[in-house]
Amino acid sequence: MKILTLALYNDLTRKKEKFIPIEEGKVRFYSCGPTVYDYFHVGNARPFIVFDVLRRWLEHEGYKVTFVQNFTDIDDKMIHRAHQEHITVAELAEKFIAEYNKDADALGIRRPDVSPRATEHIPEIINTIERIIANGHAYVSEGDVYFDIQSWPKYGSLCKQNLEDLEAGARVEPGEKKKDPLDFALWKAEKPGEPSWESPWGKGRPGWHIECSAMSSKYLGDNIDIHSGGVDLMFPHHENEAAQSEAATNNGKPFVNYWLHNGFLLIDSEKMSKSLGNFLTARAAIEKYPPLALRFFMLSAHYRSPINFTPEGLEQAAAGVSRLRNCKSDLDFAAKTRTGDSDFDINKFHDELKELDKKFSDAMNDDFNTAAAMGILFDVVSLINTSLKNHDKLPEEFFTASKNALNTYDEILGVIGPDEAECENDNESAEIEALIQERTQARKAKNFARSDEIRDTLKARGIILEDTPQGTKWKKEL
RNA sequence: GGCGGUAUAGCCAAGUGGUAAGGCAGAGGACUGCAAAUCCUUUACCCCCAGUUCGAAUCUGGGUGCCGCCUCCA
Repeated sequence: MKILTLALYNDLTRKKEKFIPIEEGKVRFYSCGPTVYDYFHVGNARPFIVFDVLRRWLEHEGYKVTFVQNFTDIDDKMIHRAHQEHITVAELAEKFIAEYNKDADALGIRRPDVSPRATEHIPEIINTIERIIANGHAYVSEGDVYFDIQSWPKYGSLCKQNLEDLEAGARVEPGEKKKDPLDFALWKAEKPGEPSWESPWGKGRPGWHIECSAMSSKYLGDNIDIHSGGVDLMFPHHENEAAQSEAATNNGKPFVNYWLHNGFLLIDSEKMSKSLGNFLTARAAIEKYPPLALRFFMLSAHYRSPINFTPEGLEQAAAGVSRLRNCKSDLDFAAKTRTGDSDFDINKFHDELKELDKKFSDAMNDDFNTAAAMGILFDVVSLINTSLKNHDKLPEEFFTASKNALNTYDEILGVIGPDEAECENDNESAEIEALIQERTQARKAKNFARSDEIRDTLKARGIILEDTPQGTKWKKEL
């Protein structure tokens, strides 16, 4: 099937739809970020990685993307944790925002264009709530402000539940403060010992959902193209967000045109979550597995499918990354030693690359099918490897085109990474090269004991030697 | 109970009506001093039962298994 333009599965319509941005050539993209009360876990890492790749793909396709991802730095969990740690909520937030950035950077997740924090947008939040009240969709109750879901006929349209079913499932105590058990807090009255801000309804703090409405509107406008997050955010978070945002503008326009939700990351075939206690922090995962393998793993299944986090899965991913990296390093080595006149059919090669590139684009444009796209990447690798195998000398154009192709795909997927052997200016490289020289001499002298010793010594340091007809090349273990 | 997802080789996984991408692992071969990498060859009754169709992994109906949401949660 040929898809010329991007199609995305929209959870609002539950259909794959052609992507048409609000403003030609631009994408307004809001992604739900972490609540910064702890390290994030590998389940959280999935949307961060996956939607980062979507962002990169959109940019690759020529869109000017404004990518906003919030930090939730005030809510019940923040308050509890700060109490436990005997620090302020602000200190807790500061710490885990820094930790988030550390882990996200390690995972190759690009920083958002804007990373707004809830506590830095209290005026915007209050303003949004005021507009919702003014439009008749929220009410004040003893210092709290609640969204009045009965006043909002569309409520339930994202999660496709009718109100009766939702209410049947709602275990929330109706309480005297709420008119309807499904009504949710926009503003919570101050409780002793909790951070609070002045508001028209007295001191208090924002509810969970309202920050996204307020900040999204501030940085992206009232109507945005893409809003993403995990499936569990569909209800109630995104349902509530949509209701709030649309009730605030009350202009009949949708808050979000395309709702995207990633499937869960499972561990032992069960949902990974902090409440179940079966989670692995991204920090721990990074210490255990190469970040490239973690990315590869996340992208090896379609983003909407559940994915099962297992040691075998990660080992397989790491092996896949190695194959990609080997291709790159073989290419770099051959470029230095085997460039020259050749009967290689460069035109045919260009055509084949072009055809694969088309397939890659089709896969990415077909609801962002990274699993299929990675399959194509491996086809590219096979094409390069075969060419390398079948020709002693290859034209410079071959190397340029091959490297460009790999680099382009790596800029989008981020699963290959840099080639350490290419960084020749440091002392380590010089030392390795010297040992390789010594080993080459030993091999010439048929002193295989010494040559194997050198190879083993380096292997123990994570340096892999490979002998080729053009000499010995080295690479770092993943 | 309501809503939704999913079932493809030993493992992971794509596939959106024309008789199954890709990766990992395994086997055999080439190459190598030995390795490693790479290349070549090799591995699928697409959960079950009906149905629609000239033709279905793909559509319909019915089963069965697994998962998720409906409550803080990516």
